[in-house]
Amino acid sequence: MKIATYNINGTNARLPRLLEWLEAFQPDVACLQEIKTATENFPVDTLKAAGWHCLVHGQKGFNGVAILSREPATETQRGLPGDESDEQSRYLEAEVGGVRVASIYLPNGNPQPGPKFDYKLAWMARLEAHAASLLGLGTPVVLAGDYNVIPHDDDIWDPRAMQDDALMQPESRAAFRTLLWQGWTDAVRSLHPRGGIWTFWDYQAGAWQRDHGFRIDHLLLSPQAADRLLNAGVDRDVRGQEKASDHAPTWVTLTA
DNA sequence: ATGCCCGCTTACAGCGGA
Repeated sequence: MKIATYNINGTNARLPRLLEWLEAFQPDVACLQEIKTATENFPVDTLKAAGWHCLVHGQKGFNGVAILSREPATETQRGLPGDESDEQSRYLEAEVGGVRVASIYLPNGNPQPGPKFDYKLAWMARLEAHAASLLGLGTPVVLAGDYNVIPHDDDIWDPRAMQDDALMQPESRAAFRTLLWQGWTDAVRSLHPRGGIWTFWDYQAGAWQRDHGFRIDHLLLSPQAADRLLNAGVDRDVRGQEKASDHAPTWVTLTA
């Protein structure tokens, strides 16, 4: 079973690339972020014609997450619990093929310090609470998405380049570690423990050509999912295509 | 120190992204 996460940075701009990638890499489940479209405008008919079931939690212009799957999925959570006043579409969760899968778009948090960074940390605290409840299921769970956290200094080409950025502040990293300490496995890290794996390359300053990237797209596995972990990686070449997203698809394979 | 590039919007400039 292949589960992928892909921040597509806009559905309208990325649909051809998305369809090509789905056809070429054939994930069983694809968690999408930054669909940047209202739920009713997501191209479910086009994707259905290509053989994909869609669950969509959209938002006009910004944010928005979706879960595509070859087999039908049952939605289990729409929006991250813990703050009824939060109107940003950043969390969607479903049961598919016996695995609980979440599509997460964690707030960026820049500039820091400031209200956006406060929102990021508050959002991470809510995610910790919900993640703890998911661990209580005692079943395979995959929390897949754009976490907007660079966990270690070897998850970026040069830590000095982003040292003041919200993505690698001590508070952001501590909140990510708190998740791991609950019992989650960072799948890519567990198979590439020396770092040096990137999932994002900025559009600016020739970052792709210079391989100036970092790792912010993660798949966290519950113990019952980690027991089934076969492989994990990044579809890097997708980033080098014309009209690419600034993120590359990141994935795990689990035993059937 | 800032912006670079990109996608979005009752758009043609400004915001958000990372």
